[in-house]
Amino acid sequence: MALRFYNTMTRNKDDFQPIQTGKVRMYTCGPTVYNYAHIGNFRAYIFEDLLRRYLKFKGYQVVQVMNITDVDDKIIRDANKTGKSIREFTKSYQDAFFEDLDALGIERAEVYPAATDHIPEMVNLIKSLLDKGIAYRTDDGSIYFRVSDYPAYGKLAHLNIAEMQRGARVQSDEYEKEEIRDFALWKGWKDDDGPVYWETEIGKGRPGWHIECSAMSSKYLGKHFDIHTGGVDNIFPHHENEIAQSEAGTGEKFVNYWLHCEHLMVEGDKMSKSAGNFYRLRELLDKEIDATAIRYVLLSTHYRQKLNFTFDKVEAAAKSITRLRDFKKSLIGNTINDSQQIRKIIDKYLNDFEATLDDDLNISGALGSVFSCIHEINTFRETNSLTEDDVQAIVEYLNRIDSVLNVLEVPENQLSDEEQTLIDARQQARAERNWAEADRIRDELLSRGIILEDTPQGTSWKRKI
RNA sequence: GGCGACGUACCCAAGUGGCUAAGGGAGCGGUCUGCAAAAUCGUUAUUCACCGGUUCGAAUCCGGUCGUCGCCUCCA
Repeated sequence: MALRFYNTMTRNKDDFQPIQTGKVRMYTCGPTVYNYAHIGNFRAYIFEDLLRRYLKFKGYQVVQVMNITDVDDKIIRDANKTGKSIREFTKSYQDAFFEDLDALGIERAEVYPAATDHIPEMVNLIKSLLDKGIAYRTDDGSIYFRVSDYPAYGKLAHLNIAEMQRGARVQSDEYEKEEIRDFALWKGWKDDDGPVYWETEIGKGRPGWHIECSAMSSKYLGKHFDIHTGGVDNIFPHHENEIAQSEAGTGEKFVNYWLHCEHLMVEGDKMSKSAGNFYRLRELLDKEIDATAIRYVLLSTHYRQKLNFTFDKVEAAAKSITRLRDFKKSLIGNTINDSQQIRKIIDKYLNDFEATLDDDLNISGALGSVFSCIHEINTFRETNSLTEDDVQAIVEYLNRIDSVLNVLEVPENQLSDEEQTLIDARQQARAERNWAEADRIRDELLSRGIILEDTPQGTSWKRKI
């Protein structure tokens, strides 16, 4: 089966065909670095990580660009409040963002362009829109995109903009524009902006929000590229406006496939910074919640489904991960002969894994096939022993699926001297058949998050996640 | 007001016209174990919000009802 994605533009699952054979160029909307990101934001980045990893699994070379928005209204407001320059102000949040990506096992994109490093590119694009007469200036030095000059406006969001309620929300009117639906390409400097401005050929001011994505995507991916992603709330107006700017500016088609990720909910409501009902990743990590378990929760529900975040799910995820890891750990081969049966099982389930993910990244189905595979191997093991070749084949299979899932690797950790001493003492107690003492030590270690497992090969330990 | 999504077991969640309705968590029963834990095996929905229709056949298509949520404004 061919790889296909649900394309917001066509509202259909379209077969995926890259522009250039074997290579995928994608742009993923990134963070606005004015605060720490919450796990709703990370749901989108995890979805993009899945997309990226799966494209690589399929053998594509991937070039991913993720923007860092380091100038916007909120950044200016908050930076000016603290008296810092916006660069100083955003630096720590940007660093935190990358730390969080690492914690969640999100693979790095090829390029993370910052908006403030690309003012000339944006100015050039705005100039060309002015030259074409699609953009206009207002008295306050701002520049707007004239939506009425771009008839295709609304094709992504499927909104009939002309029919939209006018004046339902009359803007605070800091800027004047011809029509309410026109949007800012460039915002002329005003007092509130303080030290934040650029002196450019198109005047003194700063870029509008949407223009950075148009300018930076074309710089790093070309005017026409394969995939553009973001959260569903970006469909309108952000992506609609990007299309308008880019296609009006270049006269070429902008993007082939638009993929949008649904929201994360908390107790049934959308989680967002403005609603105040959000969890920051680092708050959860500070509570000793395992990062991989959070990754699993965010990953394991299909990206176009709303996902209600609960701690029950985190717990269930931790157990699922433990089961996968324990299975891998339990693989021991006894003889060297190859058994065709294991190869057959693996081939079947690896095919399933790929076929389900091919269908618009059906991760739940793919995970289902992984667990079914494990189950079938375990059943086989009940009455047969695995050979070394079997074990090698299974490990290869697990590594292959984990190149997409990235949950199997156990973080490096070691026992403290004290913990090791306790384990030794328990061994001693067991040898003396002092079960009461052995059980007491086992309970004590458990309360420290260490689980002991007594097996015929001896006692092993692992950290609870 | 306009546009759209969703409602599957105790919880989560696949499946979108036809084999016994995936899989995970939880519960229960067995194996293992000094006992546990972990692991593992088995088991848990005649039924897919409700009502009607199309069809030889529907969780899956169509119409309606109820409920939940999102977008139309900064947002992943």
